[in-house]
Amino acid sequence: MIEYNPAAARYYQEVSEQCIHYLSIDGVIFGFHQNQLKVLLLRWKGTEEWSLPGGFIRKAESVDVAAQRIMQERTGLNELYLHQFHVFGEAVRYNQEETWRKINLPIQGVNWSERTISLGYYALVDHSKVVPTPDFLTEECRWWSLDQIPALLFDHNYIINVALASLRKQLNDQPINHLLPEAFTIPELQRLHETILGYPLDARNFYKKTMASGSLERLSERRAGTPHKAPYLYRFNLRPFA
Amino acid sequence: MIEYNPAAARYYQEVSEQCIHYLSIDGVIFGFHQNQLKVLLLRWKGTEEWSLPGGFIRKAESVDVAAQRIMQERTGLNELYLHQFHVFGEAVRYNQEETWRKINLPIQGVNWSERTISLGYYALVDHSKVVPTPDFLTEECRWWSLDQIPALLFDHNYIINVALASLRKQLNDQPINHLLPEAFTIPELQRLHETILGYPLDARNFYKKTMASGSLERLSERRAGTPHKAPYLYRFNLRPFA
DNA sequence: TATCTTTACGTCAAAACTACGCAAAGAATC
DNA sequence: GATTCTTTGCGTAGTTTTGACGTAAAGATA
Repeated sequence: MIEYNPAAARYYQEVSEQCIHYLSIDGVIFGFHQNQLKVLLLRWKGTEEWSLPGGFIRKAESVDVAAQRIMQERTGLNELYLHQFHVFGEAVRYNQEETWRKINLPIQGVNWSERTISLGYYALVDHSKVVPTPDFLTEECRWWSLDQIPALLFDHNYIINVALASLRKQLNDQPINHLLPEAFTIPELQRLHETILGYPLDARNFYKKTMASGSLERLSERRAGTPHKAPYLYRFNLRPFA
Repeated sequence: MIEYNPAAARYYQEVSEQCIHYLSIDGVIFGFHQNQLKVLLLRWKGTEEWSLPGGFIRKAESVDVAAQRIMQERTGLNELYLHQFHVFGEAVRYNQEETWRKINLPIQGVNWSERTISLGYYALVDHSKVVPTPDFLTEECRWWSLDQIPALLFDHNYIINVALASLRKQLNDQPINHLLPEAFTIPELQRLHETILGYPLDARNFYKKTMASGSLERLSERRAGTPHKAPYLYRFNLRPFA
């Protein structure tokens, strides 16, 4: 059994005074590495329990700005690409007592609300640029492959599922390139699409379609070190008519 | 100048005690009548000022349930088709002093928050079934054609624009038929699509595409009273493989 | 009866998507 | 260094989807 947690008590007291009650932000930070889609998770101090990064909105702060702030602190990046994908507003979202016991949260003595409505944001980031950084209540922050995610705290497994479904649906409207480094090969872009969609694509057709979109610019370099034919590098051409 | 409003004071006092602070729901209730897309608006007591219907979430109430409750009270319908389309969370959404003066809201003396984050829902309803019903603070509730909407209170003109843009984008994913009576003609369905999209469609291609979807069932009756050839009535076939 | 508009269905060409062929590039193996 | 293997980069051909438009029958009006 874990003991009383004075740091957490202070944190929640502060949040209770400065932030909006009943409302929180949960962030699904997507990255792409070694042909796998990953999300950034946090391990709570003194436990083996993991959760999504999250936080609260200050009383005079724009919600989008709060989301940026929260995600910036975990990734070390500024100007993240964010998308608000769902509001999790069920009256009972998870077993609160059980969850709070697991992470040793001091419910007593803090003016905190009975339930929380969570605004779900996902971020699309360049995996290689992220410096995973734990927060006040956690001691480890690292990437997890989507298919290896353990049972998370709160309803965070569900939130990740909804985020992924949303990303899948909007795949063609979202600036997916934020998940890749500036220069990348077509096969890399294809693996990304395949991982998000969950099924394989035909390399030849993918190549053709991507080229036809006119939004890619071929660089003169090729990706070295591959066991086979070295593919060209490309980058997104943001202004195809410039 | 309008005087102090004790009824509103009581209402906001009650909301302040029973509902979640800083958070509200705004509802864009879409209907379709005489080939025009309409939204339900409310006129505030003793003023000529109009706004969207809205309300607050009770402390132990699911957000979706709250939205249902709020919209049900204005329409007299239960089981509305609702969709949560955006969170309006800017720190400053409109000129609060000006707005509250217009509708004579008693800011003083009530424990109310400085800003409100609003969850935007749109509803798709059968215009003919709605009984527009004002609420506690308003004295008139009626349909407005989208192209005749006046300057509204708060940021509600903006909210309607975002709702329409969202509906447009998701036109093919949303159960648009909720905007029509049970039986309708293909041209009526076409007008609905045209009104949402904002541009005309070719009747012959629309017919073909709609038929090909397999989700319509032709009834034996035709729509009488038209000045020209009487079109068949159709209804949505919810279980095309049953 | 003639005229006019609209529905209900058809035709045809352009565009998009899909399956698949194949040569050249590069690494590993013989 | 030749052979084998996989992968890239580009091509072809068939199918499906989309879009422009033709038209006969229905129903009201002149």
